[in-house]
Amino acid sequence: MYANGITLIFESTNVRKNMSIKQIAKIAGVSTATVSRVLNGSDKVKNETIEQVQKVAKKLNYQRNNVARRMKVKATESLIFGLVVSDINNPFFADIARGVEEFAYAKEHVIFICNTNESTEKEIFFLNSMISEKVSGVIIAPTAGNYQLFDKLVSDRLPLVLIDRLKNSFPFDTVSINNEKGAFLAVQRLIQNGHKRIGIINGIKGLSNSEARFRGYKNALGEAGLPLIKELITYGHFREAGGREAMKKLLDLKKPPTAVFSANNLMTLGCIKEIHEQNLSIPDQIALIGFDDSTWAEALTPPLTTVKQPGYELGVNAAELLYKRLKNKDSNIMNVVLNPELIIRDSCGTNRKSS
Amino acid sequence: MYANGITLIFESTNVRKNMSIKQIAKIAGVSTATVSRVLNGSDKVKNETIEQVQKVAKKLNYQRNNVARRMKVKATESLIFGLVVSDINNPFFADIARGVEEFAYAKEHVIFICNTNESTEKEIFFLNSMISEKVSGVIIAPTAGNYQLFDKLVSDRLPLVLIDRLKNSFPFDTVSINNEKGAFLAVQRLIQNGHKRIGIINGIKGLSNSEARFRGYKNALGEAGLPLIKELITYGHFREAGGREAMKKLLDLKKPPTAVFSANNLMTLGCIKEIHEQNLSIPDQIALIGFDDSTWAEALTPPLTTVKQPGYELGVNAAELLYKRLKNKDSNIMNVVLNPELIIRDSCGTNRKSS
DNA sequence: TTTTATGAAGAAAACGATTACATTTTAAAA
DNA sequence: TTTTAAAATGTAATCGTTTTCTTCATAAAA
Repeated sequence: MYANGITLIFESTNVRKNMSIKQIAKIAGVSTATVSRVLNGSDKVKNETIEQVQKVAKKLNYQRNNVARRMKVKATESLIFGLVVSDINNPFFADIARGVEEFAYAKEHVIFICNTNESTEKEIFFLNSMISEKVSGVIIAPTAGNYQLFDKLVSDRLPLVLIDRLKNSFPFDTVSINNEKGAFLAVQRLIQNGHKRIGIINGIKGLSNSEARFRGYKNALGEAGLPLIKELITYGHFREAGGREAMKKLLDLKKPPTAVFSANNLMTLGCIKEIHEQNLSIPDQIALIGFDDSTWAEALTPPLTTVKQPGYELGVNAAELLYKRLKNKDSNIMNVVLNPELIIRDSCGTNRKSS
Repeated sequence: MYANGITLIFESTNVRKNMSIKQIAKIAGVSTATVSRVLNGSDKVKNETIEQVQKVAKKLNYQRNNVARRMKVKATESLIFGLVVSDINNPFFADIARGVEEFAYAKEHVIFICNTNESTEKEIFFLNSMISEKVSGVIIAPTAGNYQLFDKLVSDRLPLVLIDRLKNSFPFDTVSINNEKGAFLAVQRLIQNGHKRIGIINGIKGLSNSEARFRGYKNALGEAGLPLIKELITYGHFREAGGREAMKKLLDLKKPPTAVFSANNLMTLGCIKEIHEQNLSIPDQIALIGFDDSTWAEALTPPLTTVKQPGYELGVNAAELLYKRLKNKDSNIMNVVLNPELIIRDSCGTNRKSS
């Protein structure tokens, strides 16, 4: 009797091992089909039965096995979104993740986050894993290149939303920032503040966002009749160390720029460290505007002028787009473009009123 | 004929819909059991057969359906880790996530990241989802309280590794930082630099890390024979706004502190902004040491002295612990404690040599 | 009262893998 | 050559749901 008692307690709590719709059916005296109907709120079950089943389920602390569920249900109803970002340490992507998650949570979806660190190899592994896990769809900031993979994804009909970085030739929904405009605004501001030799530290060649930011830089110079000077165009691969190196290269020039536009927050940090190392003052000796606002931008001395990207909103929008796509497979492809905002602080020079 | 052609193309590319072990078996002229054996590299299959099956699998671009696999396989072999963090926007947790992911990737595991934003409600939802998805185990930085839930997890035998925040009464593996020591070092340093009125901005009451940091603060004061002054003890809930408010409260005191120890990076940022707002100079008018090093700490003026937590290592260790636990269910509980490091920069005063 | 909808519930077939057990083939030993 | 062991493969049950048919019961219509 004592032993029995113990066994009972053990079994009843060990939810992870057993506990299926079958147990509930047996105890409630109905079929598994009915239990399933009750639990999924489908029609045509007598109120009395509903109550009875729910009571048993609650008492047994039943929890649906989603793995089994996904075997039957269409992938579009798996209640899982995948999110593939390229650098989770970048606050911009952390914001995006928060946005996606917020939306997903509201819809009782769960998300799979993977971080490629710009590695195409990882990207392939993660996407394959997601397919293999039958996620409903994926939101992804793709690495550079990798076009065969995306070809395959198209033919596999995996619902996909591209974020931040676009791949024009593919029929995917997208949410991106108007990078060209953001860069334009930044460089235009530097020009307004009297700068004529303006350097750029760009991200990764071949990524749409880098290219758009470069166009914005070029256009702003062009509009002001300033020449595009080759030695002032550098790349920092979206990494802090890269930004620092690029800044060093620019400062080491015979005729260094008087202002620099840095194409993301990590590189900007590298810039600042190099500038401090060389004991130069911002903005007098070197003016600076960075892409991506960050919580710390305001705390710097001087506070950093930045192009603020709405990361959180981007995430929410992407999740919403994916959600809609799943509801309606054949609706038109949507390309959402969000506007960046120039947050003017002190790092770009003194002419703050003229805007 | 034309129509047939189109249909064929459509079907053959739609990998997402069909493509099972059965197709391979049929084409290769073997049973599904044999295919499974080949694909899982189990013994006792003729070389010839292996080659044949592999060839077919490759040609069909077969990809295992992990959902089906998880129905049969023990949860401990599901190749999925769950990771629940409390604030993905905090670089500390982003570092942890990177660490976990790196380890998991090396083992061909995939991770589910969820972000509770300190919400216990979300924590419950996410953990239930993970159980429902049959993850192998979960690495979690728990929110405050929520003890019933963890009771349930223990009896459900969900392999769990607690990180950053401990719950002493539960038999879980843990990886944490020696928070007490970190805080002690920071406050000790402030004392060495001549400070006698030292404020603390602590995190969330009831979390083990906050409490340990408080103990460190208290002990450092005690060791130096300094009194614990109630009005200098504030809380900022680990958020930037909270930190700023707390700092304001401290500065508004009749007799404000000459130095402040802030218990995480976001709150420190809030502090700095408030200090700037009030046009006070660091460290002369108010000295500051923050918990958590960040990439931007060095770029501030003056550079910020911080207690550096090895977030990445913490993540790697947690993943490794979980991995080992799955291999050996009954091995002894492990409690890994990592050491923080005081990174001395300029924000804590001038007495830099005496360490 | 009989017929006919319609509402409730059950039986059983999937979903796609893994695996215990059974069977066949092959090689070694007698 | 027969016996025996081991290797290779196949058969079929199983994991826990969902869902399509059926079937049964009840109420409305004839």
